[in-house]
Amino acid sequence: MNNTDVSNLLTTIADLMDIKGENFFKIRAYRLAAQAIHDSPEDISILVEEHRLKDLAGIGDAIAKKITEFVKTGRLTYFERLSEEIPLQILSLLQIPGLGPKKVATLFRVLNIDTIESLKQACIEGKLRDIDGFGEITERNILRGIQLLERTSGRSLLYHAYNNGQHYLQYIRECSKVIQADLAGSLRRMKETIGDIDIIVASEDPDTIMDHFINYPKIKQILVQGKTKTSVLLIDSIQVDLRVVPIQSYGAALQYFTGSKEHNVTVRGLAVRQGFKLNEYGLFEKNTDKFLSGRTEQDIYNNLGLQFIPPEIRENRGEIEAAKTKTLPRLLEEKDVKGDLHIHSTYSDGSNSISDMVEACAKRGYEYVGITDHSQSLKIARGLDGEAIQAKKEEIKRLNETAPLHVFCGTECDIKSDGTLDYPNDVLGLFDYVGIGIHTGFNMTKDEATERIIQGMKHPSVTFLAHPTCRMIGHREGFDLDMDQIFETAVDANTALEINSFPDRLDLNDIQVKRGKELGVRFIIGTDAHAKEHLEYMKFGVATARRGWLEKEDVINTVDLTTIEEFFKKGRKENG
DNA sequence: GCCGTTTTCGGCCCGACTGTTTTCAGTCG
Repeated sequence: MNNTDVSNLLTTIADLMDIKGENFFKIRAYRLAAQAIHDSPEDISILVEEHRLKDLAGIGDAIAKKITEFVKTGRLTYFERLSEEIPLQILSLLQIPGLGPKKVATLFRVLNIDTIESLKQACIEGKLRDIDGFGEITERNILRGIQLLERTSGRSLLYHAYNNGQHYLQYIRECSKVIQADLAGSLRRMKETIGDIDIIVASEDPDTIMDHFINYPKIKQILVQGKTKTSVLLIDSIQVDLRVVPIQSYGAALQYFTGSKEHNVTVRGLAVRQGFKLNEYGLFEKNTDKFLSGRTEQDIYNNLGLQFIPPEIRENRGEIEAAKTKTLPRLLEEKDVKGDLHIHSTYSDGSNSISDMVEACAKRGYEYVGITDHSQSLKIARGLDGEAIQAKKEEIKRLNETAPLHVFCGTECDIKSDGTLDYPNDVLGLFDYVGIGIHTGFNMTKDEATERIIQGMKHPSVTFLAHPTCRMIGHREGFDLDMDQIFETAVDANTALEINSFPDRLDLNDIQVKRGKELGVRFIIGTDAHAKEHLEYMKFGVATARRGWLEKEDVINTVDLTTIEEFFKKGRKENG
């Protein structure tokens, strides 16, 4: 029983109450309590034991009593009664974009629908359109939402798979019979979504490895168990495949199982044309089957006359040709990043104060940080008005007298539907730099949305465009934009484009980044952190940049403090 | 359900957007 278990239970209760139609504020109380438990650095069982639950903001008598019962007995009577009224499986319907608790409740009441499958069938049969409050368009939108979900389901966000993979890998490396172990597959390539986690182990004792592997505590089910390959399903519903190979084949296996498939097909074709054969056991002479290499990936690539190709760009998008001519890019690394320029604080919708965020950034070794809270019209995120901006500026000024790194006062200013910005020019002038982004009004045609964004980018005060397409992986497609026009504007107007590192954004994506670079665009990588823990997401932004072939020089927040200060000033002068 | 108080009850971020309605409900962020 840990904090996550309790937090998840409270969230589930809130979801059930939502469908039941309980009081909005009561439901919110459960969500806030779930968040408080999730964010608490202290172990829930200790808080229960020492009767200190109510020390957490958002937990009062009623919820404290329920948590205590759950932690002590492993059960919660209140929850059991609730789940008798509202079947738990119904919660899966809430994942469908455009479907909220009210409609889910109606669907259950009127048509007894409690699974995505039965809802899909009902949509196809046109049964929804006659329900009060529903219509043909709603029916079509729900079906479209289900299809979007189906396309991304079975795949996890990179962030989710990464954490699971790293933990599992660490556990495997604890086994003394492991000579070497690494992640492979799309996770090693840092793709934005991951089908399953692949782990490769070099060992002379596969039996011991397999025994160790299946004793990992987070396994829900063992799917396949063999001598060299075993697959399990984790509690988090991610599949993990383990392959054990002898050390002389380790590099070959790693190369083979890292993929991508398209990359491997081309590399193997190249091998064949040179009189070789490449498989997961090694590189061989085609006629004699003589073993040439396989211990490391480096050996294999070099034997084929190629530079070592970093996993992130093994997508058959020109990397093999570049490796042949020794013109691979020197990819950006996380340590090149000198500061995070997209961060929220409690001034808007962040959960940590500016000084907390700054302290956390200092620990990461940054030279500077920019606090970019939302602008005035985004009420839900407590966007800042003029008065709040002044207060924030003063706080940052004070902070800069003692802080171990430089703090910039920025904004993430909304681009309104007509392409104008959410602050007048004199207010924009108050900031050290200006990021712009869209948070409302997503229903636009390609031309309208492109024009709206371009208008924003051309504004002389603007430094960068945040999460350009506004996609949310698995939830929203994002704007269909004329990307080349956006890229050209970025170059002409000297506006950087963001690679947003938030796990379900990764926006721009790898392909767009690569195209942008080809057209001369410069980028910033921001985390969009709304809490200290989110600063970690930088590695996913960097991974996306690497997948887009970016080098240090392509990314603005790799330069030192003096240079970035000049960049902010120059941008304003040149433009305005 | 939590919180704070001028303490036991009233307030709790709300505007944009969509589709359904013909004046509003539901969803999203």
